[in-house]
Amino acid sequence: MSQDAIVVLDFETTGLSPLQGDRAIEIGAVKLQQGVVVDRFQQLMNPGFAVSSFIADYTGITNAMLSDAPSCETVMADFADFIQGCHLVAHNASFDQKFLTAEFARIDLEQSQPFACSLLLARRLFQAVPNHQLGTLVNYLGIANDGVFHRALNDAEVTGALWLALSDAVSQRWACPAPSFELMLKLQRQPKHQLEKFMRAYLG
DNA sequence: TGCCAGGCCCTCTTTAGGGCCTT
Repeated sequence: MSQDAIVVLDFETTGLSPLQGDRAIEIGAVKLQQGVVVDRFQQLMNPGFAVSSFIADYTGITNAMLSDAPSCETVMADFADFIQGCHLVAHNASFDQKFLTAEFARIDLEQSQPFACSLLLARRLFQAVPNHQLGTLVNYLGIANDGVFHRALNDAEVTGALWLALSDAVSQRWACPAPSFELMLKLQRQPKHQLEKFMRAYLG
């Protein structure tokens, strides 16, 4: 896979913190190549314990659905192959990155790819939106969806579309070609009030 | 016993507090 491929991913999990014992229960991802979805990955995985009623309600993923799912270790090994050589994107990437790092560590793998965050970019580029939850941004931007949120592949699909909208927003606002992944990484780290200054310097 | 995430970002800030976002 060429180095400019981007995997947009989303985890469903048993809770908020792998350090508190939470595990992944589903991974969904789309692979983008030059702005087009060229591959997809979706898999439930059995965390080895029952999920809470809150998580079952929140995600729609029940213990019955997980009972015959493969283990996290098996799924994450396959997912490591899927993302090899790709840049990574997620909405609130710090959340997905900590679960990816934790699940990989259990099978002696390291997560080393650059990881961009559509939440941080949206806060900088779409400041008029009431909030920057994924669902709000999807509705605000008119991104096609089937109304199902909190399932991994669905969220990854719309986050992929959000990523392309963010890229288009940069191109239109600064009348420049489609930004590289590296430029998006730099933009997400700029203080809001320095975006214009940063881009003027970047574009020369 | 009681506690229980953590990074980002704003502001009535920086010797801090609290909202936002993810499950």
